[in-house]
Amino acid sequence: MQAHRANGLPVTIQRRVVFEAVMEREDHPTADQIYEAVREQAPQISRMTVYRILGNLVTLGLLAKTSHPSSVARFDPKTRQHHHLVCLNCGGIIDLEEERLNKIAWPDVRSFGFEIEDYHINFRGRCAACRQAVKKSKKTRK
Amino acid sequence: MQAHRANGLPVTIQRRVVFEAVMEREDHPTADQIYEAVREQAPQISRMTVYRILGNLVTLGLLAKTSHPSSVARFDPKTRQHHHLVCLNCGGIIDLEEERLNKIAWPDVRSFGFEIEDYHINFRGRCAACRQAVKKSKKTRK
DNA sequence: TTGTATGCAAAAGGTTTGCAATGAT
DNA sequence: ATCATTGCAAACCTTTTGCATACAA
Repeated sequence: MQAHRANGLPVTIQRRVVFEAVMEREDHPTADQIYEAVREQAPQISRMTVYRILGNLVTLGLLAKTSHPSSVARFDPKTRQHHHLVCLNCGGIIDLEEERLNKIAWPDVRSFGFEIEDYHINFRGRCAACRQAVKKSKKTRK
Repeated sequence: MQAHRANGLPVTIQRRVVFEAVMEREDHPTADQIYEAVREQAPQISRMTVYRILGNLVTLGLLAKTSHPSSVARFDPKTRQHHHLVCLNCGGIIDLEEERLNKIAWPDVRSFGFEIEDYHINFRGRCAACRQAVKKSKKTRK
């Protein structure tokens, strides 16, 4: 909220509620999931407002859109550098913080004229739940 | 096309054309961009067919959906491990192949029950064109 | 009081689905 | 001849936009 005041933006109930809802979550929710979560505290809130506020928070740099092969936007309140475990089966995202992974030497991309700001690593594979499901279905199939 | 035959799937004109169009591109096109490109060779093709064929190719493992913060699916015909430069301004993606980046030791994720298959790194920053544009607008502003 | 945020409605992508007709094997 | 694929239309889901009203400063 300080961030809003710092930018001269009014602090509304909706902004407060959306902000708190998204910041406390670690499961990289979609805009719609935030909407559903927030309706408990602010039943009159509209879906559009949630989309707009999330967009604002991204612009202010308090929130990041995660890269994900699916076509729905997912939001991540963690601003410091970290990495992701992405499940190829269910699409779930798990945060991964490991100092060693933050220390990779940047490649030389001068030939592209590209200027690197930061990076993150996506490790792809199968999460615990999906591995269980596969095991079970194999058993049943026999 | 061998992949289609190997899976017992008919080889249609549409499949051939879409397959060839997407495989020869390095710019990570969207489904719609493929549709436009393909219409030159097969004007009667429908957009839905292109979507369906691209989906099939992903399922067959011949094509990958790239992770991207925007909400449109982009396709990448490169199957071997590689990494990406993602422009934060225009959303453009540049392929990056550097052996060193393929040799990062996988983190220990046994505590999550997660099984890693592979990984890729997204370097985020500004591409050459967007850096030029920023420079120019700064000049003009003064 | 002033100006921005909100809510509503409606539209705009991008993508998926159901079904009859077409086409590959 | 058989069965999957295609094309069409329409639906669907997520997200964006325009404008009058409500609200924070």
